[in-house]
Amino acid sequence: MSTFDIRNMGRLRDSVPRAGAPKPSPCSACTVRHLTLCASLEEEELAGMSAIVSAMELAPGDPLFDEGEPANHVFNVTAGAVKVYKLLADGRRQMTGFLFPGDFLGLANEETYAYSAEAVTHTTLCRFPRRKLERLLEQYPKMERRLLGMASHELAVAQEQMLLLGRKTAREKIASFLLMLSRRAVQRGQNGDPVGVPMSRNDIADYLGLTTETVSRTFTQLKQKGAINLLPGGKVELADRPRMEEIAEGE
Amino acid sequence: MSTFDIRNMGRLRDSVPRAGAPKPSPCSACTVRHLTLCASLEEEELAGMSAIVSAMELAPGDPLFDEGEPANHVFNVTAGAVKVYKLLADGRRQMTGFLFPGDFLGLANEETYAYSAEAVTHTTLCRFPRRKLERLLEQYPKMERRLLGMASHELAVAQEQMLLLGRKTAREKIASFLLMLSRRAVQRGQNGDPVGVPMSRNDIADYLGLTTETVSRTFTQLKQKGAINLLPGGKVELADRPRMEEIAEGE
DNA sequence: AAAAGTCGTTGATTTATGTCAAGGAATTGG
DNA sequence: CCAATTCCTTGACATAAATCAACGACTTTT
Repeated sequence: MSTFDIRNMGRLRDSVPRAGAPKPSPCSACTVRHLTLCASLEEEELAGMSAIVSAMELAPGDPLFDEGEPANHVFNVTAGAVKVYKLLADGRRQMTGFLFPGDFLGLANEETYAYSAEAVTHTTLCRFPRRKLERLLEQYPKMERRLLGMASHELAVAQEQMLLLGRKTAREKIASFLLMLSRRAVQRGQNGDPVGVPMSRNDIADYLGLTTETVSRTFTQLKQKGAINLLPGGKVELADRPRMEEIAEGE
Repeated sequence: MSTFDIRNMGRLRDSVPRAGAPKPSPCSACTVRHLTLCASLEEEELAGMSAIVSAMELAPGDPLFDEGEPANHVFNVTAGAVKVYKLLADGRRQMTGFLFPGDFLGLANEETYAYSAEAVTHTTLCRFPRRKLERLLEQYPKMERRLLGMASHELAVAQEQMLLLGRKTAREKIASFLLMLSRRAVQRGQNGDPVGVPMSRNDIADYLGLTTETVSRTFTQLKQKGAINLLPGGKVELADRPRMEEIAEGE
């Protein structure tokens, strides 16, 4: 699953519990660069990024940051998967996104993070000190433009998710979710049909505004109808993709 | 309610059905400038904006644009209220936001709008051709930075809304909604306590992922508990604001 | 001014999804 | 390798909110 060169981060995982210690990393060799903020960069700008970046590594369940913490860093996922979520006082949780290689997180307008983030699987990230990145953005407007484009895209994705949360049925939600995972896997150059579903039923439930039980039942139901197949290793085959697309759009 | 100088747009409403014809407008006199993208501008940049902007006016229910249309313009609300929404094939609708004076809409990463927009009340807007605005952004990085800040803020708001849609009860949703309207009214310098609620029950329902009936019943219930009062003219008094805050956070 | 719509409210009933409970499968830890 | 968790699934039951229906208050049209 990992496409990231980890030669430079051998022993990082030792420093527990809150994330591994950063270490300098050569961006020019980055295998997910084309997917992300760094895609727009010339050699010179890339050198600027290299100078401020550090690599980190997280084990499943490791927190990256919590809502309300000072937003001192932004991150780029290079391998694995990260979940971001918000909590209510009584513990109800809403996942606001799952992040995969090439995805960016930590962008904050305020001084603190608006959500919490934690690793789903074993994950590697690039970490940028926010202040330093901002200084870089001032030097290279092209990076700022790229960032604005990414934020606009995130906004469109968020609106799609509101439509899902507010108006779709459980079945439509699950179908939409699996198709989304599949499309994003393809975008990263991974296999889109038996699609990897690395997160737990409970995580999925909290992403879709459902309960674990309903997620589980709905998977079973889609399987019985021949729309999907549950494969070992947390993979799902989209046995009848056209049907899934219809279900997802509520037709 | 309107704080916008409409001297220059007298007869615009004549040109129906899709929005009024644009006309040049002097930004320096804009009364909502401090709230919006234009807040960061020097005289020179403001002149650039003035050169490409045109004013428009919409009657209640007038469409501004539809999802999928070429995204040729971006807009700034100067008076009134606009609703933005997405639809499913069978007509189910999810409101993704209500926009008030100072709010910006139409920002799109793709070539087409990701949602539809239409006037809630009688509304005035500033309209910018997207291409020309982009050229201006290249000249004035400060504007781009401001726009990125606004997009980041929108993203945080969207995540809050996902929490609401996925995890809050009807009562919590209504309480959150009224408090949000109240806070935003204060931000614009309007009265935050008897708060104006210009949209219909049905619009509110589609914003909160509920039905009209549930919205209506929940208003009644909050009134009976003494948390709010329904005043004539679509105003709501937050009779027990601390209680409302508690309800909104699920305590 | 009557007719025809909208809009908001309330009541009766249904239903999709949540809650509670239990057992099996898979994974982790000693 | 076995014990202990955690995760997933399924069943029985409960419930918040949806649906269906009716009506009065306004608005708009004719």
